[in-house]
Amino acid sequence: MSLRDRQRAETRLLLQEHAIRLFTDVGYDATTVADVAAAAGVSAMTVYRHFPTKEDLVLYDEYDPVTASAVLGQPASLPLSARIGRALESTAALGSSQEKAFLLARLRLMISVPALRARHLDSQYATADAIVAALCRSSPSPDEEFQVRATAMACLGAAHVALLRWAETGGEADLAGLIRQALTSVFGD
Amino acid sequence: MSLRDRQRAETRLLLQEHAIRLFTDVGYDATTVADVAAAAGVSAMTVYRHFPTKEDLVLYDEYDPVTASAVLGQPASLPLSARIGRALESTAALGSSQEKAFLLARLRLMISVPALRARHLDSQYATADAIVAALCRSSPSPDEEFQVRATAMACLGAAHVALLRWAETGGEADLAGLIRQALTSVFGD
DNA sequence: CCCCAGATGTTAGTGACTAACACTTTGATA
DNA sequence: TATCAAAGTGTTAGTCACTAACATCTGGGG
Repeated sequence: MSLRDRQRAETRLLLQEHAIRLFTDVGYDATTVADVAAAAGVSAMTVYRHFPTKEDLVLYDEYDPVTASAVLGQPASLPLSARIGRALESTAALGSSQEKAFLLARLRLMISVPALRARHLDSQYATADAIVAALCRSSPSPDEEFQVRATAMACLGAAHVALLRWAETGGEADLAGLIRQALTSVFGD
Repeated sequence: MSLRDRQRAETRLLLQEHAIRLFTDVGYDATTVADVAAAAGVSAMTVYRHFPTKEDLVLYDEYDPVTASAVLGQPASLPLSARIGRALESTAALGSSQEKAFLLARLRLMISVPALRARHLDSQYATADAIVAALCRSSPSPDEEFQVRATAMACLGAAHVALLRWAETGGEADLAGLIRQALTSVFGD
């Protein structure tokens, strides 16, 4: 990793941190992209060079591909919903408490700001795509694809409710446990 | 219903029809709100007085409250997922072929335009709220609310996949049947 | 050491959306 | 029927997210 790459990653994280802080303290709509840029000591244009839209300052993370590979890691003997559900649980293992606080702040914004909530839900759609691609690689039957996608979206919908609940508890609850609980509510077992 | 109300509804429908036509033919991003206003013979400001945002020109409909009441109409003896699922099926009964074509055009936009897709998914969130409110009115246990919401979001996620599939078939397939099929994929039975 | 590519800043522009004001039409009431 | 408040509409001016084009500087490979 070159110096340039490191500087780029640094700037991006700096921008994201200032953005979350300002959005949380001042309000999302009340904070302009220029404000975020000024706080980070760069020009507004630089923000757009790192994040395609203002919303992505909150939404950007790297979890999506992880989920798809976690699905493939589950034993194929399990029913489809269990394979996807357990993969989602396993993805919920969190890192340091600092990471947790940052994720929680972002999540609160995603819940309270309509535009962010919408885009966050849409990212489920991308995740479902990844799961379908992972599971249907060998057998491209449109009918099976339909079933896998329906199951994936159902699991993701339930998991999303668990995420909301986790945010409500201020990050105190066990996220993986909540996901399991939500999935159990839906599927029984 | 007064003359004023009728005129207001007329103008709103006129705006929506011109918007869908222009968005479909010219493209969503390539069509400005001013273009829609001009096509309908009103000023841009009038558009915003009828629709809060450009996106709502596509998204607006009246189906949401219907779903919630349909859930209440299902026999309480059924498991939760079946009650919600059958209610969604029953809501899918469509009217005239003209209505169907209009819905199909709107749906195609909601699928292809990212911002619309996101907001459409977010409307599921509102529907889930309505279902939770309808089913948890008497017993405000947060735990039961959690379960109902998780189940509702799972059913809605699956139904959404059915809606996408229906659009793919150009509206030829039986929508209620597709929803049933999606729900069966998820829940078995 | 040099030169190119990538990162940044500046400027000017488009378009969604809001606020404020003036004008007209509608519908209920005196 | 005359009147007046309320609601709908147009106009203007403004903010802000986002884009394109151009100039500048800096890091890294030759």
